[in-house]
Amino acid sequence: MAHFVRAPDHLRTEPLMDDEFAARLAKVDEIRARGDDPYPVKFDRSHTLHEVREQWDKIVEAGASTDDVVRIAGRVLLKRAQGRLTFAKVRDGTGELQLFVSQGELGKDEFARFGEEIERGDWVGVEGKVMKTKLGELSVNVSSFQLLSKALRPLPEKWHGLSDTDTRYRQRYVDLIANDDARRVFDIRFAAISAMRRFLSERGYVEVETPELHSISGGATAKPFTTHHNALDVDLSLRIAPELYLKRLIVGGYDRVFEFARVFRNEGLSTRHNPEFTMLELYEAFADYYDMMRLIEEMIADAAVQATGSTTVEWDGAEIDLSPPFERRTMIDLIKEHAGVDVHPSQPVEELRAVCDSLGVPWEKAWGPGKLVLEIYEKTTESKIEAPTFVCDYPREVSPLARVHRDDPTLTERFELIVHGRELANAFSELNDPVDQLRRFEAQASLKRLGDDEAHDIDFDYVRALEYGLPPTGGLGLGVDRLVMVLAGVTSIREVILFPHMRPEAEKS
RNA sequence: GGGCCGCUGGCGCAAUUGGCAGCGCGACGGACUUUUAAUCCGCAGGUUCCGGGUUCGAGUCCCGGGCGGCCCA
Repeated sequence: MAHFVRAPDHLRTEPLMDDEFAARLAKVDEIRARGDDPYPVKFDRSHTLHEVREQWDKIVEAGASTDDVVRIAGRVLLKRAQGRLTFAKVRDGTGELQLFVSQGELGKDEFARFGEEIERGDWVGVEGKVMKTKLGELSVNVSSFQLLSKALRPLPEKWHGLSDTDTRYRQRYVDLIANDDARRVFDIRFAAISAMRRFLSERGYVEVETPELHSISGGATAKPFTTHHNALDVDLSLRIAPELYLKRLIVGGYDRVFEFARVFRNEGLSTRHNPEFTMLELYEAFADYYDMMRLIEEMIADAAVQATGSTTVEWDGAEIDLSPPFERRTMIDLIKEHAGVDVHPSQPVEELRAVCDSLGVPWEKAWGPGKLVLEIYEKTTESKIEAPTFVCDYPREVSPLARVHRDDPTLTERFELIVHGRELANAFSELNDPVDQLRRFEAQASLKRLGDDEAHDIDFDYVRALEYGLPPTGGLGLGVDRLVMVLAGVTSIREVILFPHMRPEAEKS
């Protein structure tokens, strides 16, 4: 009997040793008893499955065989045994291919060994000639084979796959094996990310890395996760945004930088929020927010084409056209269109509170005019914006890191990109006046004293960096997970994060 | 945090009013040399998420708990 490390009960097969698991474990013992290794160290492939298809699919005729011998490997997804002939579908990281396994080619003993030893779910390596069956299916006519890894747990149902969301998210590896759609979503994710990397590199951007452990949490309004560094005996936060470090790099002389930043926010979970998620932030010296609009609309359109082949996507029941240019509208203008009111952060607080009351938007006494306008926008307007739209010119009061608008001192040069009511990106002409920045930080600090635990702390080193001179700079943050949701046509963020945050599996008593 | 829904064999799903826990795939045994979710014959497999309650009788109803999904805050 093989022995294995005993997993906690709640992670073990239920019932603890079901028949199929036991049978597969017994097979491992038989294989070892014969002197073979059910988990060999290596297999030399001559081709990936994709390469076999590329090279031979077009030139081999149905019912014909070549003399070309290949060595391939993959996981057995399906097995159709038919007397002295067996068909198997295998998959590697590049594609799928059929194995043609015949007693005539393998000999009686080896054919029998294939039938007993190689089961659905196992990894197998084979050698054989490339051929096509009568019905034209490209195959490898197996002349020898080797078990590469025995699967002890059976795969989910071959037609319906795995549908239980709990299992799909907790055991993503099974989801990826069993569900084509899960693989499709992540293929889109990885293609979009690599397209954006390429896009930015081609434009002279440098990919950088900045700290994830911050002693001052900044760059966004959110509750951080906190931790402690023992050697220095200091409390630290996991970053909520990389913004302030990236702008320090612009001060340091890097003209164009970007980072795919994993960020952490200690907030609830929903179809739109995971406690850790990925932001693309980028900063470009001598640019303003108009440059950021042009950059991101081109970058998103390019990523869409690279990842899906099209700039048109279907998402949440809507057809969305991601081809540039996106609409450019001001927040004030959009509020007028959707809520039917004229508001502006230059108005007295009392007037804006009255507008809130008339629209049924709750407000708090600590809020100034800018926050009241933002709240009116978020409650009445944001969710109604359909086509990709740059919502421009946010109130200064709620944008502590954005430069004052060149034409209106109560606003900033800031936009958010909204698609079908959801925020995808946030960008500014960056605030580079150190005196103004310190004032804004102080305003945030007094909000924090009034009980707003999401308000910024003052980052004096960041102000010091600005005092050395940040050139005029455009900056942008893009929610990568949310962009992927749009591109892949899924409405839950858990579908685009490989291992979404879950409550730990319960101990069974 | 609130509302609604779900949890049944390894996986996908049934179970009428509270009345013998079933089906398909997979597994296991057998037939089959061109299949494509192969087909055909046979057979095994259950703590119905957990705990309590009502009842002659609970997958089903009630209470509490766990995990998940969707919507709302």
